[in-house]
Amino acid sequence: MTGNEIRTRFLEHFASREHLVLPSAPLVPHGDPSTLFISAGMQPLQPYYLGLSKPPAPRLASAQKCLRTGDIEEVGKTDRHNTFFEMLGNFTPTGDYFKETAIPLAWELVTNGFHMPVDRLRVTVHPSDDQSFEIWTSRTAIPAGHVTRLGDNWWGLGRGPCGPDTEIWWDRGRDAGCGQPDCYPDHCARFTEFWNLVLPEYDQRADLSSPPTTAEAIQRGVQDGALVRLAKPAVDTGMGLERISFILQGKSNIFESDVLAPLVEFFHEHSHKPTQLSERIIADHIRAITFCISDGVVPSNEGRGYVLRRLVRRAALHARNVGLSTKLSAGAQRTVAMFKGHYPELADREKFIAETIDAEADRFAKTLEQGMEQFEKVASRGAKTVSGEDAFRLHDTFGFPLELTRELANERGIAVDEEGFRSEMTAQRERSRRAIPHQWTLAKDLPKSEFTGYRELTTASKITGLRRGGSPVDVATEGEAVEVFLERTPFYAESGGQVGDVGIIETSGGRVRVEDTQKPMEGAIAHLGTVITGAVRVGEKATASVDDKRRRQIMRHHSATHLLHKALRETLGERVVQKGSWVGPDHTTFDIPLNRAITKEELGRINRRVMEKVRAALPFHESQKPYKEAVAQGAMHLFEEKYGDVVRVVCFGDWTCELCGGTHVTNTADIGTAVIVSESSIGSGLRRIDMVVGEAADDLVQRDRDLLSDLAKSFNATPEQLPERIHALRNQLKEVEKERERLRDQLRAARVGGTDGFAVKHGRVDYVAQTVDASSDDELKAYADRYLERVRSGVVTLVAGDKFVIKVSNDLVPQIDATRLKELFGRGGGRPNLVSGKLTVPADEAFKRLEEALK
RNA sequence: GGGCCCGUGGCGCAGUUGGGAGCGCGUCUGACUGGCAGUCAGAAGGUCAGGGGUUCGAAUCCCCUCGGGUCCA
Repeated sequence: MTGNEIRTRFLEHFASREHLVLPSAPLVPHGDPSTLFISAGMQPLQPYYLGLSKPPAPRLASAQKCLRTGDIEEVGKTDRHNTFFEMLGNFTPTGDYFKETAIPLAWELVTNGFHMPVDRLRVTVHPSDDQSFEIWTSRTAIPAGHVTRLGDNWWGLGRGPCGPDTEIWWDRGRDAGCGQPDCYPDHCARFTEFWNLVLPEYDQRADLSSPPTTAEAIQRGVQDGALVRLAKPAVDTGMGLERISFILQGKSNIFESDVLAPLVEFFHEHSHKPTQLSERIIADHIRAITFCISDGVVPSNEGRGYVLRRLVRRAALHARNVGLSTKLSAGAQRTVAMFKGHYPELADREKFIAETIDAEADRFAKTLEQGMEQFEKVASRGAKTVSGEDAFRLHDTFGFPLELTRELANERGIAVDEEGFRSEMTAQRERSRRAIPHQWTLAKDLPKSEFTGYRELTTASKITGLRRGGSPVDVATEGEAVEVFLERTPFYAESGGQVGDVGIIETSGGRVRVEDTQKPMEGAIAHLGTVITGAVRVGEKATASVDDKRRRQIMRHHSATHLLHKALRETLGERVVQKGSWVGPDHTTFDIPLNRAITKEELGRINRRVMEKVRAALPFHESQKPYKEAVAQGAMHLFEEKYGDVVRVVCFGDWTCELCGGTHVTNTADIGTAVIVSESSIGSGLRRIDMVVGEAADDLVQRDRDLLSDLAKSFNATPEQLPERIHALRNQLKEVEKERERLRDQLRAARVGGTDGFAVKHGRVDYVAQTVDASSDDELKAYADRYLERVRSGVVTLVAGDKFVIKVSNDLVPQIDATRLKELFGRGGGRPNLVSGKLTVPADEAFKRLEEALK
């Protein structure tokens, strides 16, 4: 059975048993910056398990794209580690069935669907879970002797749904492991776990002292409040496609399964120095890279982009290792061909994926070149070891991998202090970790609000909750900072880049000035404000009014952002997808992936296109429809929405449709003026466009015009003449500077040359002690040069204001050190032939001292 | 989110405890040569990324901003 067949068989098995098959969510999780990538099949479904939103059906199944880089060092070395993998799973987030059904369902698929022989299967259950043990032994053909209790059988993601699990294992045969006849799962390499049936009964809210391996430990977690019982025990299973594939295909590791082997072979064929480990790593990484980019991640130096960059660079490094004769992107094209059947988004972006990989590989090549130079510097110091500090600096500052440092050092017979490297690395991790910002504490019991702000800006409502400093209160009084929760509210909470509303909440007894509106969790709207008069109480009637002038400006900017998005795609191509945006009352920013600057001409075209659509007075139209349908109809979407959701589609005329939860003008004509203010780089491969619209744009234009006309007036020119005039003035200034310098030079020569200026005195050596009129340090030195030309051999001391210069002719430097003579004059410094500084005694006094010294 | 490195003529770069801004390539002028290539002599070209501070004195030290590189989370 091929991997594709296994995936289909799995989904069909559950579809024919009343499960709704969900498409895979994108690798990039929705609205959760603390999680970089989906790392488990149930992760996109978490809100359903926690009761935050309603699942589209009670029984679900999916094949989910996942990425984990925690064990990246193990990839290729073991038979089962992967960065990118597909997780097959069936789910009952609301507890439609529990273990009594889940276990037989799984057994049926394994034995009938996959035809796995019963005597090669083993099962493990949690030590506390007698019930599962009972179901396995009574409802399936597995013998009781083949069911092991295992403390490890507990599953969770650190927060959220978790619970005991029960696993199905494959017996690779006695030869594969320790050889003992009574061997059992997790004892040695003989058994491979391939399907985990998790039975979430708890919501994890805090850290546990250790993973609960016994019934008692679970009990302790519940008492501590770290574990809170879910309303209904649920089911969440996960079977790695790569693992089940190699087992069913009779192979011994994932790299031999047909979901990876063609890639390994491809890289093997194109290697000059074939190395199995490197080929496997490249094959694994290229799959991860391909899926990442197709889900909208681009390489960068932070967050998700950084994970991707690291994958590309590791792959490139191993490609170098094996002497790969083809570009990495060729592997991406193979990946697309292998998986586009089930993941059509790969084919859509094939070209972009290849370009992105090649660009990053080029950048890396450049980094390596620079790193080599740095390494040469370190090596040329001649030490016998490269210190940990140096190795780390090469890695940290110049991105030069330790592997290469080691390799180059070996070639020269130098050692590398890897111990030292690691301790530097640990120190850096510590620094980063300490700096983690604290997040919203997960507060599940916040009151939910109905949002009325699409239609109205003032709403009659009721206060359903108040919080101060994170804890609930019944009343808030004048001067106190407070979070208000309302039954219904027109206040838009910050989301989708649109800033939160400000305004006033008024009750019969008090007023709250709302300074920001946030969404601490789905459905809850927190009005962050200050009580400005009286007091407000939970349960009171309240009138909530948004600052409408500000909100209208926000709406104009948000709608204009949609027009900009579409205009950008028309001008720069479809691959220009929104990477982020910020929408406020006075401007909006829009980020797109692009690895070059946008030209002035393009910006002009884009801006004109936006204005055309403003003048076309396109009407606003919104509709609610399932995600799949919306995307199929061509609505622009980000990578954040969840499949299976009902989404809001916002259109202007029939020109642009986009999934969006924000607030908008009813007609694009209301936007008024729209001005693209700037375009800039915000990281490699990312550009940011700033735009200002509506009143803010009118103000901006007015300000710019005033500035320009004032400027022109002060130059006695028209605005059109300004560039030329300024250019001419700069040249003129330069000319004048030069002329002035020349004249001063002549003046100095004349003064020094004239008899009145030249008064050489005779002591031990000839010397000059003069006060001159010099405007700068440099000029004083120039005077000294002139005098010394006349004296030829001697000492020149000059004073101008409180500054002095001492110059000694080169032939006298061995006898007379200017830096010593300095002491006679004041503070300063320089070199033996030239010193400058500031007088600390009157000039007469200084000259008298000099005379003494040179007598 | 927290660090580290870099920004100096058109291009590539050097600049040592803070002490008069340099090198190579390129450009321009002249000489040698039948012409080119070449060689020699000379010249032009700099807000040392921008702003603030410390100092008698800052490309150099400190702070902020901008741009690029890179590591960690």
